[in-house]
Amino acid sequence: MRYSSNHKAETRQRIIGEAARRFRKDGIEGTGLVPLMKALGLTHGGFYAHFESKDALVQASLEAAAEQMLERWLLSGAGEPAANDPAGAPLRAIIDWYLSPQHRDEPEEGCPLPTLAAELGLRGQPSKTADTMVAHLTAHLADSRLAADAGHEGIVALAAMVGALTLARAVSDRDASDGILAAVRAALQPVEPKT
Amino acid sequence: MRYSSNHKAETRQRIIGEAARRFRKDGIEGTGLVPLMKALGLTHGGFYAHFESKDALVQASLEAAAEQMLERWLLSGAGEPAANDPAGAPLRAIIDWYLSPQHRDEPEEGCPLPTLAAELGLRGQPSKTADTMVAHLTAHLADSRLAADAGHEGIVALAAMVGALTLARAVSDRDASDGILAAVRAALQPVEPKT
DNA sequence: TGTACATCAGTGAACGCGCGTTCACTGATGTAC
DNA sequence: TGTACATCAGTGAACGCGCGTTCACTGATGTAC
Repeated sequence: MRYSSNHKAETRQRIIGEAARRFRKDGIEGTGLVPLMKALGLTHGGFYAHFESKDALVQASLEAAAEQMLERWLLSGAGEPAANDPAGAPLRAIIDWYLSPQHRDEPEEGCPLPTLAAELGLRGQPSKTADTMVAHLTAHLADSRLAADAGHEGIVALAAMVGALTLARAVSDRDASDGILAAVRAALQPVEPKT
Repeated sequence: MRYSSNHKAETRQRIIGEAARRFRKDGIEGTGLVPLMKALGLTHGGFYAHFESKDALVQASLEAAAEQMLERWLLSGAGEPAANDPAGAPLRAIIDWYLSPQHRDEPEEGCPLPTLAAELGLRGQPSKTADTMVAHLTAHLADSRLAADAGHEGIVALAAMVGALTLARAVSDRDASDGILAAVRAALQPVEPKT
């Protein structure tokens, strides 16, 4: 069976897309190649026509998820591409989305840092992609309250957001989980909403 | 071979201790029972004389690590039990230790939250122990700068610390990693060091 | 225009491996007589 | 005091399973003649 010229590239993208979702939801170790390929209507044997190894897929998926994340932030509205709001609004929208119960409950659609940073860290394979994500997201949070208070760019705000989402997902008490998100959301709001 | 009356209890504690180290260092999935028991000079078959399942060990180890962590915080000095410092000092010591390069580089000795919270979260088995840890540590951070600014107990500070450690471990650039720790350390220092 | 061939994305069986768990067993020691 | 037995922490072989990876293969299609 031979396919159109861009068929292989399309399949590769489908694999990356599904993997990016599953890695965020189930972790890297928790995601098997057999079920992954099966979910796409393919057999696992064909995987190695697209990637040299699982690690290569991890790298590609992480980059894809990171890029998707950055686009979401750049388009401000963090979901709804609300174009040119007044200055403070996009940042507020980003923070509200990041620390929303929806983001907590749908890791497969969200930021890869809370799920994957810990796993990459303990695998002893820190990633350049993590460096890039942290640098970019940090820059976007420069005007948040924590960042302004600390006088240290947005890294404090990013750390608080990543930590809050991680803790909110680990805690068993639903109210406590909501409370973590709400507290950090309140602490982060943009400084000087430009009236 | 029969042993002294408390021999079994001692062995159980040795298993929990080694597991608590390994789970923090390699993750739950990354820690096998065979190498774990072998490291203690035992065979894996004997494991089930002590625990019903691996999950039971996870639970016991997490509780042990949490308790160890709380003791460390209660004894203030976060390592050196420096007894009765002036008010602000213990909190400063705790924060400095938590966000130190040493803590980043020795996860097996440190706080279980950064390593295990993400894994528990994505395994879909949030833990009561996580609830307890978060509640206790949060209370201790009530006087940090972030907590005071936010007016929301110490949860913002705890989230920032957990996130900072997670990110510092995931990032490949050493300077960037040190920078994350330093920035959050600076942002967290105790408010009003009581002169 | 019609036929023979090369291409190559995807197939599916097989590999060795480490995992968590089970279980019949061993053998040094405390206890009963 | 001396012997027989019960205890039970720990042994080690075995189980089924899913993992990542390999590889000989298929077969629809584009290309060459």
